[in-house]
Amino acid sequence: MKFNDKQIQIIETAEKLFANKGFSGTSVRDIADEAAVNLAMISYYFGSKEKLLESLFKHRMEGTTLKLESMLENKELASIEKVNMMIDFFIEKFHTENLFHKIMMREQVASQRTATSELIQQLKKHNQTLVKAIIHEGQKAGDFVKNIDVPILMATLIGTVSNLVTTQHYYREINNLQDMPDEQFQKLMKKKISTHLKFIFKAILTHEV
Amino acid sequence: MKFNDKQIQIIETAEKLFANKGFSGTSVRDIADEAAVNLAMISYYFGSKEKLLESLFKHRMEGTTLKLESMLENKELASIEKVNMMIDFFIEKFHTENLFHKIMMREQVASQRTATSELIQQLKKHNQTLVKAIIHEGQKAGDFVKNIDVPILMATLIGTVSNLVTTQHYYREINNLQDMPDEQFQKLMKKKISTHLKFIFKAILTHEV
DNA sequence: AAAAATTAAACAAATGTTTGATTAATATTA
DNA sequence: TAATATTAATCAAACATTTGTTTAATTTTT
Repeated sequence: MKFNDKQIQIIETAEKLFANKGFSGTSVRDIADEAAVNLAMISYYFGSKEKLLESLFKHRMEGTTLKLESMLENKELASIEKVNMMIDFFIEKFHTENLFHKIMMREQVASQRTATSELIQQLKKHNQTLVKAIIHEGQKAGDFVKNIDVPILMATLIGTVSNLVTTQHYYREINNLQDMPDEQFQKLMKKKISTHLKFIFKAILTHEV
Repeated sequence: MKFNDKQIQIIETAEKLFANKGFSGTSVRDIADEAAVNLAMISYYFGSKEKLLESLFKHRMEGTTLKLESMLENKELASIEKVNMMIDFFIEKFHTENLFHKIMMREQVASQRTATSELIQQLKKHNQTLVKAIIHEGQKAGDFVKNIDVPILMATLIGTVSNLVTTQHYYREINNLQDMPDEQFQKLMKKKISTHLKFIFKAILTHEV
């Protein structure tokens, strides 16, 4: 899926608006205005608003899991190191693509089956498989305990990161960090979540703290 | 805030539709049809669609935190027991009010400040205060370690439960549990999440597993 | 008799999409 | 290269629906 500059401009404007106002809460005129393109260009390039969302998903999804996969193929790394890398991978991904993940979150809770919800399900399953593989590897090596419920563990990973990323403004306010520059805040946030989740995973996987 | 039967009927129909299709994705005609009331009754009773959402929030929010508060005032309980009760309280709440929490989730990630987002912020702050109190109590008693980031810990609690509750269907499919009766599945789910989170909290709060 | 509830119809504004004409870019031919 | 033909991009306007809300009349309840 290759898009030209104008298409990407439209996609990324749509991403911003969908994330903050929801899919139905955003009109194609909103997108056209904000992206400074003619209204008809959206139908011209994407066919419909619905298909624009699909294009956004395809644009954001390509190549991401590949990165994780190749990272985890490294035979040199201990299981717990792979787990820690995976944690940081998701933290980084959610931070850099936080707008996209707000949209995914919304689509995920929607009941109706659409083309995009199929894509999400696919992605979730793939992630699940990868993580399961790492953990089984660690169990075979005797590094991790038995009886680990991977989906629930994933829920803690994704849920924690997702909750913090989508409600950063609450975190800022509660901790009186409104004045901190955004870059510094992001860095602080990532470090804190990383330490927190690595501690949790170690405790659950090895029963050591 | 006391609503009559018809108002509650409208509110709960709206809840179902807002949860599954989003606020903007639901028309007042959808609600009127599904609730089997005349279209005009919604404006008549609530003033507007926006205010109907506010009414839903007021309807669902009243009395919930009170229950938690009174639960935690019990002087007989050890700190870790209070923490465990709190965990189960949130699990139970998210399960019984899962439609409402889908809506809260959506509203929470929206950027625009509305009357409802104010209510959410208020609720979050209040929960934060309660949990902070329990943890400080445990720290004073020497049961819990120092240096606990309460907002991040809360993110793990809320994030994990929220993620699992809003994506139950994924969990079912991944574990091939589609045929299990819903009641049984809910019970299993609650037990699993409860054990999981209590383990995590104990590890973080006491550094023991 | 007064107040509250209910209704079908109407309202203007906003919605996603299409049209048909015009301009710009690219390819083809002489 | 210059002229021409073809395709792609851009645009304002129009289209038919859907939207949230109001009206004014009628029925039901108090």
